[in-house]
Amino acid sequence: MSRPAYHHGDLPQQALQQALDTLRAESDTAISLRAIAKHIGVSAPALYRHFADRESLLAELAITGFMLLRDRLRDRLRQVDQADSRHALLHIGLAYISFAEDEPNLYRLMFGGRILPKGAHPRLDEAGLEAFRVLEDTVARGQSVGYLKPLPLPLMTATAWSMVHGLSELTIDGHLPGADIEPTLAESVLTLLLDGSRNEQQNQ
Amino acid sequence: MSRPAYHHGDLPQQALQQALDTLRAESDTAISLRAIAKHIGVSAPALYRHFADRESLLAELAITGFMLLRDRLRDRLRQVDQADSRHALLHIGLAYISFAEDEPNLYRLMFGGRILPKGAHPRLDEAGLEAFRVLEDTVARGQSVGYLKPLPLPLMTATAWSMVHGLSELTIDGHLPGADIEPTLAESVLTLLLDGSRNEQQNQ
DNA sequence: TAACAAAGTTAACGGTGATAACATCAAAGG
DNA sequence: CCTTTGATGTTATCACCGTTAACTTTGTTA
Repeated sequence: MSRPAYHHGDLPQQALQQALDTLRAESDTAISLRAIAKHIGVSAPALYRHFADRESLLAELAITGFMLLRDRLRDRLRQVDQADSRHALLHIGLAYISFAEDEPNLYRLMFGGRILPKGAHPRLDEAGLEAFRVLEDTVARGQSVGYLKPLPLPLMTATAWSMVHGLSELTIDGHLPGADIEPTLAESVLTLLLDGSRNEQQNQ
Repeated sequence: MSRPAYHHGDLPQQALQQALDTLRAESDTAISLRAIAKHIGVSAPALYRHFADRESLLAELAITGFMLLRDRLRDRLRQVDQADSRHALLHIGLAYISFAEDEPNLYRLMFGGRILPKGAHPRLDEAGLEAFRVLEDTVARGQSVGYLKPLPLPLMTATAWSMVHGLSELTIDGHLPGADIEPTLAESVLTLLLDGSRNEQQNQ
């Protein structure tokens, strides 16, 4: 009753879901259009009706990744006392890193340079920006409250982002031995950065 | 005179060089054993006498990448006043980032999680450690001189590495717009981190 | 000089992304 | 109501890929 031979109806969605599953279980290089097609019971060229090529499918996957990340950050902020900038910044950083830890392959797809040059997939760029803005807003709030140094916002945000991104990638690639640091490496590193970014004239 | 049909003699070296060339010109996914073999005038299976598989060749490439990075960091330290910890730390960071900018594809191969799990290629792990130690030593010196906070060395090093790694990757992937920041984004970000890591009890 | 190990060869397998040419179906218009 | 048409599938095929098996050539060593 729900399986018309042609006009499958749900092909793009199912294809993306299947791609996401194999991305999680294996890696992005393990994603094959033929395997996806076979798995959802369709011929391989059918996918080309919905995705220009393999990379476009990966880009679509990365887009959902950025939306998940954005939601993860927003959710965490909602659970946290917004008035306490230090707390908010620490927790958005921890939420960011936990996303990367939960979805290492997806995270690498989003950032690892696997998808061709910035600008090739406008919707992807927009999705990335949306996630970025959550971080930027939190930094801006920290500045307006007087907790963070009044340096240029792009500089402060780039610093914060570089830190959480670097920590995330080194962690998921296993380059950082030290889970033996108290309380957690991520928390300690973020604390160190936060203390250095504090505005000492006007303390919170 | 120098081309015996068999026993080419220099095959592994030339193969790696050719792979490095295409890595620089294209990307790691563009590296094909068949293309390499054809380019150096040999049959494809000949490569398997010298590399277990494609990934082993990529691992070899990453090893040379880590050696280049290590040398780049050491060279920069040699040009800098070692007594001035702040200067040394700033410059090792800048050297690190400039390496990533000069060799974006090689850098991504070294870190992007393209080579399977940590531990699969012992010589690669060792090469990575050697580069890491240059950074670690510089941080340790900064602490022993009293310039950096006396926090656990692994924590301080992880912080520094996360920062330069994050900044490098976001830069080469074009995620950071701001080359419009003075003097350079990298220098500003590193300065911010360094100021936060300074030991305020005992100033230099 | 015979034997052996190292380093190359060709042939072939299964898998990949992609395109062209053809088939089917759903929906819209006369 | 039937036809037309465009979207969405299909099969056949191409050129490439990594990898293995079986064989050949070469340099070295006994």
